[in-house]
Amino acid sequence: MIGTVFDALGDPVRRRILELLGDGERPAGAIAHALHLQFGISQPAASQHLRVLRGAGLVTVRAEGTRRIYGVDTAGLAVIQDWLARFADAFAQPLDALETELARGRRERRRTGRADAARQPRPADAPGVTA
Amino acid sequence: MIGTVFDALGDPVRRRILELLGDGERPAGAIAHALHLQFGISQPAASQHLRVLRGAGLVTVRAEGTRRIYGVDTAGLAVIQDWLARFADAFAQPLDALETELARGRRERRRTGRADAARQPRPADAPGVTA
DNA sequence: GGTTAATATAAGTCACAACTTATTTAGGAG
DNA sequence: CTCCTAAATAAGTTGTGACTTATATTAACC
Repeated sequence: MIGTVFDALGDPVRRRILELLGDGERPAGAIAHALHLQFGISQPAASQHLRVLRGAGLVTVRAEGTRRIYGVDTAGLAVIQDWLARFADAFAQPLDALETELARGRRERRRTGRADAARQPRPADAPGVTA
Repeated sequence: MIGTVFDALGDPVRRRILELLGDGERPAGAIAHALHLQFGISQPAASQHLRVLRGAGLVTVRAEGTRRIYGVDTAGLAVIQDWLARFADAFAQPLDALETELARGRRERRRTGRADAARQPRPADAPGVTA
């Protein structure tokens, strides 16, 4: 799960999509158009990126007629925040405890559902590991 | 810069390295050994991962005799924190303003140096974009 | 000096992910 | 029903990044 999220954010196009959605919901077409202008990629490419973001729980979709309206899903973002919290003390800051507490509260509040996701191509993978 | 950071964290092995370093500094050899056990990869592979993490400002290195002691560099982590702050209001949480403020303070306090970094393989790339 | 140990770099291989074009699915309008 | 538009899926190509083995660097020790 955490792997899926970071994997999704590893791509600049997908980060750009999230930034666009950060300004408000948008139909897939508008996203595809913006990406075509900025990266020169096609509609299917945009659609595939959106699929990855969906699988990572980083965007929400809502059908509206033939349009698919996308928005930011904080569930995925919270996963990152939680992961960063591991290093809270490395930040060596007085208020870190509070920051960690924020992440904890968020974790409880998080949505549930969602299927989809991930293959894990790499060979071995001992227990108790992030991935 | 942000691209380099997310790119680095996109790999489970590199995330695992950071988690290891989160428990305290370690020489490259110890890291390579742990990765060999958990992922079955070689010493050069580990070294290459460390190079990527260095380029992203996610780890610090210090020579000690023939050993290279690695540690977490909060500079890289702060980049993520800052990026997440874009979506602070999406979290729709009362304390978000505070959380954002934490990121801001951290930004000021950040170390300077470091060269290295990134190619940008994708074709077009309009101005004002994350990557 | 030579030898061993710790790490980094070089060079080459291969799987995969990010694209492409073509097609399918599905909803609204005439 | 047919036609158009919006979006997703299918199938195929290709660049690149994560590996490999082999070698170079650098420091310590004898």
